[in-house]
Amino acid sequence: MLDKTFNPAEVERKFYDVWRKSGAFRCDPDSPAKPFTIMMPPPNVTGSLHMGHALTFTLQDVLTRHKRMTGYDALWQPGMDHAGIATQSVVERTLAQEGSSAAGLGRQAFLERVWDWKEQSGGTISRQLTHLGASPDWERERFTMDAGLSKAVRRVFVELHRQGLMYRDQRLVNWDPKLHTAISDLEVNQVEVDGKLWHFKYPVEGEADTHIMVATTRPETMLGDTGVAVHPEDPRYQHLVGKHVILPLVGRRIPIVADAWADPETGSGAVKITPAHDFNDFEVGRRCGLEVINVLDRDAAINENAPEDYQGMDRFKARKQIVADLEALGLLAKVEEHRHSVPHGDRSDVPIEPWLTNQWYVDAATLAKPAMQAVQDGRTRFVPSNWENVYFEWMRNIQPWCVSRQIWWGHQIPAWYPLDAEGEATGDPFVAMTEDEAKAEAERRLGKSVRILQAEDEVPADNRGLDGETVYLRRDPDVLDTWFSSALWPFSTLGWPDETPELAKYYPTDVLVTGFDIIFFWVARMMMAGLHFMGDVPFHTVYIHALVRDAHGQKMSKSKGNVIDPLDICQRYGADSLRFTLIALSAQGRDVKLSEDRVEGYRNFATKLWNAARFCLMNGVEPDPGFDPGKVGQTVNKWAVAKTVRAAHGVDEALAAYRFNDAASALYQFTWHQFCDWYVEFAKPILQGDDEAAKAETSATIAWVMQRLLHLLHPFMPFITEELWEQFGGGEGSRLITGSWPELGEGLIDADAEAEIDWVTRTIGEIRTVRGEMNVPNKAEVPLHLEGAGATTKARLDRHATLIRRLAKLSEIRTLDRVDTRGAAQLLIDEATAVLPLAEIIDLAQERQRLQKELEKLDQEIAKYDKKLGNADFLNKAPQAVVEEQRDRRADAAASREKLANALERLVG
RNA sequence: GGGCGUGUAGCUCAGCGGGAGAGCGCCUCGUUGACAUCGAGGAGGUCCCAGGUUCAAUCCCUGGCACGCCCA
Repeated sequence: MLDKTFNPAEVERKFYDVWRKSGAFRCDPDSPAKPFTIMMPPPNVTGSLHMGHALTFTLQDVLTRHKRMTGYDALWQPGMDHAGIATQSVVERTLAQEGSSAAGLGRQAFLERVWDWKEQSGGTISRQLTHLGASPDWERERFTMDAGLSKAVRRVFVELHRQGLMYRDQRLVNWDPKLHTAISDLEVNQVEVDGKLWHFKYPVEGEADTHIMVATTRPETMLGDTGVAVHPEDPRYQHLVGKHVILPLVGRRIPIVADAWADPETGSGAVKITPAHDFNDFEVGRRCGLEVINVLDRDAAINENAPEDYQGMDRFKARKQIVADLEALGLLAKVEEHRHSVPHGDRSDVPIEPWLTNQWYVDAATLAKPAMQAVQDGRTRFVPSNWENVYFEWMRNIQPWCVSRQIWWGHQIPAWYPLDAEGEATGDPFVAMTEDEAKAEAERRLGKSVRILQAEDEVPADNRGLDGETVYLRRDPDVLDTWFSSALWPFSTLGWPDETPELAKYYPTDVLVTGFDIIFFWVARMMMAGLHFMGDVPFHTVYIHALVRDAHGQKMSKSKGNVIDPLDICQRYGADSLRFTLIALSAQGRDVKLSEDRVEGYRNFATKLWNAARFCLMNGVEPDPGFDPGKVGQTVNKWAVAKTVRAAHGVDEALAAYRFNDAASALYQFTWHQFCDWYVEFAKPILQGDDEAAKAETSATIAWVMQRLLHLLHPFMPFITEELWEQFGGGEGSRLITGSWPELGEGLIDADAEAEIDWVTRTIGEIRTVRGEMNVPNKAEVPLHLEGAGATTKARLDRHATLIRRLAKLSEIRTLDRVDTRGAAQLLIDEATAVLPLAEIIDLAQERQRLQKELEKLDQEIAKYDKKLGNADFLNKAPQAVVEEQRDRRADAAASREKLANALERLVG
């Protein structure tokens, strides 16, 4: 026998092992079944599970389990991403505590340390995912740094390079002065800060006392100014264009140029130009032929290109010093408080600097074209569809993608540079899959003997650069952006570039489930890579789910202290409760506002289900192998079958449209408010009665309904359903996870039976309402007398008298020609007037008031219908069915009104 | 500045061209052989505002107000 409440912890442990060991999570490339594939967005190897993961993985698991039960060969491909910068930082922090450093260790030793760390501490999320009941094919788990995936990365790099889509370029990049690497635009956050706007006077050359005023939020960059720009049509400055200013503190003579970038409306209308340290200025500088002078080093301290006094000074210290020095020279015109946004590295959280470097770039604009086309053509579809705009917007404005990173952890760029006579990398690199191939290629092209130097190798004494007898090559020390390997995930995990059966069967995949914040980072890049290398989209649907927020809509963050930990919730309420909560709150286009109250509510739902099953077992309900839901005779059983079919269809439709909340609510509603509230109550008298045939049929029907229900609920609440399935005769051999999704035909719906039992529930409900409003004690059984009942009502009453008496707490039900209404509570059951003769119980005045209130309501309704039906336009233009409906309703209301008026009159006799 | 989205019960949110809904909270009553993690009943709404389209608008359109997010 079941305990009184469900104990999740034990069941969760038990079945996760059972499932995994039974191979239920496995896909089967050899099976003839149609594939259904979801690529799990690989979480960071450094991360731990948060509520956002819980949501996205729950939804993926629902889809996977559902399709698996529907007969598909389901592959949910799990894995992790190596998170270059994040992982390197983690290990560097450990090293720092040991008094060591990456540089001190050297590249090889450092990488060994990272791998050690990964083996011991990495991949937390994968382990935590099991607590949620996630059912990916763990045996196929992949890591972006695996040998196979690394091969795919090199192959893509080499191919893109060969095709001219991967190239080296010198541009400004977002430089992170803390992590010492370039980062992509997407890894930069604009942070609003309270800063200052400093206005400086730059003296014009050869014109004593003439100054031109410029403003900046970053005074230290003035050391690298190489021009001052004014708008070509700004009358104030026409005469100065072509002249020069003498840059204070530096003494450099820099031109005043005309460029539309200068906005006459802003400040003085003149703007200082620092091409080496500002993206806009870089463009101005290029247009106007200005010099590019880099004044910052990799730490964003002032370098040797600036006057000696400032060299080595940190950027913020230099800022203060320069302001002070200019003020001393009388060149500081004014200082304004200024709120503006400053780009920060999203990993380091320090202000980034635009910095001039050589990096590898992908020609994203070229790759974006087919990727946009595919969405335009509907070969890939976003759900909800409005996210397509976000995708298009970004794709249209796409910039060259800087893919090189100045760190060690990641896929080292497969490019080998010849060394010049000084031992520095020079000229065009040889790009190849392997060192040997690079060497062979270099020998072929240079016609000389070639030797590859490792990172640590000294430059040999006989190195003469390209002129020497032997040319030495050294590999590019940089690694690729982590997203570069993630972009290949939908095919690299399936074995590409090898032509594997998996690749043939599972690509293109079906659905990608992810958050909107990842559309640029990842979805767009997978689209580009998939189309370019596989010739097809990586998935036909992208389901974009919401962000999880706290109960008040605040983003969860550690600093706010409003984080809800999914594992903690699982422990306290069970994984099924958390899953069901997240699903029930996953309405399209709205964020998930999670609170513990909601989880508690759905925990109660699980308990309710548990107790319904408990009832079944206590009453000897057992599945009947020969049971045919189309052949039941009892009306309540027909009703239960019909409602089950409707629930199943509701879930099917909702899932097909990715309306997870609708699926959840269909199941919740059916389980609680139909199965538990009514069907179980209807079944009780039968099961406890002595009509053996009815008993057997009802028992079999309940079992059938319960079993369908467990199937339908399984993708949403896998643990409790699997446990109940076992308790309920599922048997050791067959697990729900591999069970068959209910496919129930419309033919099983008996509309007459449905209407009849719906009438019973409505009747009981109305009697209960009157009892409640009249304060009839719950226990008191009272008689019900009916007058004016038609044949149908009489027949229904007759057939279901036992049920109605039992559930409405009636001592008897009698149909009479004329009932005594004095001092009785009265209600309408369709055409009949029913009375509860409660003279000694009820308060006459209260009953009169109640009836009067009902009357008023009906009067209002009738007036509303009359207004409509009195409108000729409505009668002429509205569909006939609508007019009829209004007429019917008006007639019903009027009939009810008459009976109630009559009842009111007869109340006192 | 551009774009997307949201304003419906105390709270969190479904819904929708023709009868205002759920969960939680609140109030009343209840120890019946599944279940107090429960049962029965109830109160509670200018569907943000103003126009327009329509026979009919909470729903469609326009404008406004408020809020949220993304991009610059």
